[in-house]
Amino acid sequence: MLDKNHPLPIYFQLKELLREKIASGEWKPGDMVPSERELSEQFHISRMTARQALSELATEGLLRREQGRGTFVAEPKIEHGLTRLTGFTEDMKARGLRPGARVIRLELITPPLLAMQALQISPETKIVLLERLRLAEGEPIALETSHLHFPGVEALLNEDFENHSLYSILSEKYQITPARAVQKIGADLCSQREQALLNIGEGAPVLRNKRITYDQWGRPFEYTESAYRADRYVFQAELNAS
Amino acid sequence: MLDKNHPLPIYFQLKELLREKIASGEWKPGDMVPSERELSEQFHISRMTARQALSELATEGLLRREQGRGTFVAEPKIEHGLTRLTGFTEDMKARGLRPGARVIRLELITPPLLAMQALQISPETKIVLLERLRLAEGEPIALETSHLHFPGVEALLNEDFENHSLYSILSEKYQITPARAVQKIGADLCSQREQALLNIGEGAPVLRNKRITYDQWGRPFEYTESAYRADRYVFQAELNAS
DNA sequence: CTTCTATACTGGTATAGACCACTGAACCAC
DNA sequence: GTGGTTCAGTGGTCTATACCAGTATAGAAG
Repeated sequence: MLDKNHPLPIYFQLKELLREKIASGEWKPGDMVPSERELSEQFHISRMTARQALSELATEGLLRREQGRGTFVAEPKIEHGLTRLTGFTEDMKARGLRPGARVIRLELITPPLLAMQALQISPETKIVLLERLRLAEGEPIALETSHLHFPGVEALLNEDFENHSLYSILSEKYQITPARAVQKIGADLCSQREQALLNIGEGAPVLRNKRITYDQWGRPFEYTESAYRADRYVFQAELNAS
Repeated sequence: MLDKNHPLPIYFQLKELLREKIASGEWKPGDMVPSERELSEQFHISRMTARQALSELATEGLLRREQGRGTFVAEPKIEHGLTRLTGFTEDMKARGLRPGARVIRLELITPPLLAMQALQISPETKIVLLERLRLAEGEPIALETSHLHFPGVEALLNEDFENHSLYSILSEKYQITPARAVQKIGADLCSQREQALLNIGEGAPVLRNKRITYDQWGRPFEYTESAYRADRYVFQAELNAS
């Protein structure tokens, strides 16, 4: 099972092994995992080495340790999803709604000022503009205007954004993983254009969201302005004291 | 410095000691802290014990470890403040504005349905209702309606909420620390009452926030509905992938 | 001067052993 | 049955030691 001559440390190999047992469902939440002494005998390693693996997994939230009782597989956290970074598609699915999209604009443009600042680029840099009407159960919910910039961004012009989500295309084809986003959320009255596209009344309120999204290396690759129908959408957030 | 007979573990005492050095500013971000071997000699403890203290502080983000170089005080994170739990007062101060409050209602009531569910109480339970007009630089920004419930909540009726923030009173006098909050943020048109109090035009948009706040033991103690002037306030949030 | 090398640091990993505090069950006395 | 004790097993703490891997520097070699 564990290779003492492997370049990776033993405790790390053990962590991966335990992680796999949990991910595969072989060990379910609430199950007791082998004790430190059992693991150290079974794998012929020191108790402290086994302990390091268990402790780190406990810190990561996968295990729960109880003095005098044992170490158990932790219950999966419910909390998240409120402060987790997702796109419209995943957001709607989490709400139990069928997401959809109608592409309105998809073209190479020179960036407007706000997008330029958000994406930290010069005025000459060409970016991709993607405007989509977002649907839930076939009904218009939001108007999303995305400004995208990264090496080779032009290739996006040939993608199908009506049947695939932006984030899934970016991660699968372009190896860009959204890692962090900062949003500003405000209220406003809808514009005439929004009124027509979202099929709402004149002077109806909308929730406006301006989001800058950063990739796994901390580089901003997306600046999106959205207008959500106020009667169909609320933004959920979780705050912590720490 | 460290007491080996103290009920608290040595590594824990050492952690607190190091934490204090950092909090007091004696050690500044980027400074190198004593090496594991130095600490073990200085305090006559095992290197592994010193190591545990340093490792845990590194996990918490206070220290940064570099193999071959040493252990350093970490740069304070900028990120937070966006997803950190604060009340109106602290929020405004963070935006560089002078906060204020005008109490409109402060009374003991039977809870409305939404407050009942949020606070997980029965219809007979009396709660304190606190309605405040919130100001920034003397100008109305938001109308906050707070429903409060905890043992001895009636005492709040005698507090001065115009010169002290709710959260500061709760933590200083009632030992209630806001630890976590869940919010739903939506857009809407202002009501007639809000229009008058906030001094905005008829049909002006407002940002509505419904917040449930939990104390350090995970018990909900506050349910607040707020209406913010859309022209003066945007909500900021940070999202992470993990 | 540059380049290599030895050396003395740093944190990272791993061992073996010891004692503590807590839990739960088995057992015994009443 | 009730209440206490004993005991084995668990994680928590701590020691002492060893070697590995990465970093910086001083000094030797070119």
